[in-house]
Amino acid sequence: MPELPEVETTVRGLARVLDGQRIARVELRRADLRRAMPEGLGQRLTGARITGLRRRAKYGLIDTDRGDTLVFHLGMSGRWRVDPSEIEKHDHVVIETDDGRRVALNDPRRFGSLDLVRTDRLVDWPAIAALGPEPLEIEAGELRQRLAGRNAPIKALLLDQRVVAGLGNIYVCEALHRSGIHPGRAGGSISLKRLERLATAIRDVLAEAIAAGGSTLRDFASPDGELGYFSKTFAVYGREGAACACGGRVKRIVQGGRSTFFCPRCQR
DNA sequence: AGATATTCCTGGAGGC
DNA sequence: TGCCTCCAGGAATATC
Repeated sequence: MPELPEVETTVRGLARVLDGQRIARVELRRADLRRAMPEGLGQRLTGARITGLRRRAKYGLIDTDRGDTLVFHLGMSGRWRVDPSEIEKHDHVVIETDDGRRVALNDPRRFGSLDLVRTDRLVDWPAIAALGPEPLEIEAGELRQRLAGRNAPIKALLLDQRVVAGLGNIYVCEALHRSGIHPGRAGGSISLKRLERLATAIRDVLAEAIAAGGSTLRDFASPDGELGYFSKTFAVYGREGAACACGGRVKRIVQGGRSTFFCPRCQR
């Protein structure tokens, strides 16, 4: 499932193919993913030149010279296939450039989204406007400010995109494990010293995953089709019953309806 | 306002 | 082998 490192890897991979190119053709093979795509998406993109690709939290942003930004979210199972030999099931949108390259947005579960937003209004666009700070630059002071007075478990708060924008279930579990914080601890009760460790862990675990090319669980592939491999280095995620480095045993609990993996011995 | 539950969707896993 | 149920997850929305 794509998390921030996978989105970053995807944006970098797409940039190699799309940056500076003119869009020759857009094929919409269905009109909706999780939500309906905007009216006239194909027409507004066709003929536009791509001027840059960026990422904000788990959103990929593709800017055009017409003042529009194509905003994509990969949801659970989304990926961009680059120069696919043939279009296959769940390729919902295909974009072709003037120089004959093709990218296809493939998303079996359709939890992803595709929107076209005026670039100068992107910061006010609701989904983007609500986002907290980027986790790659998160500081302990910022965390303290945003967690102050909160009684919800730190695990749930870190998944809240308004608190930190871009963390998903995997990296929240990994960052909490690295910083020795129990996932059930109330967010507002964590000392500044431990928040320093948490902020460092968040930045490090994401940076390492990006360096490794994004992780892979079941259905993520980088744009060129190569599988990432960071998943092999998860310390706790998906490792229920496995031995922790401290000698404890990884446990799985459910918080807010989703799995949390942690070590009860070294996370307090 | 904060916390929690529900909803969307499909493929893969596991049970029988 | 085949059919069934369950589960995974991000984020919007609803409900307490």
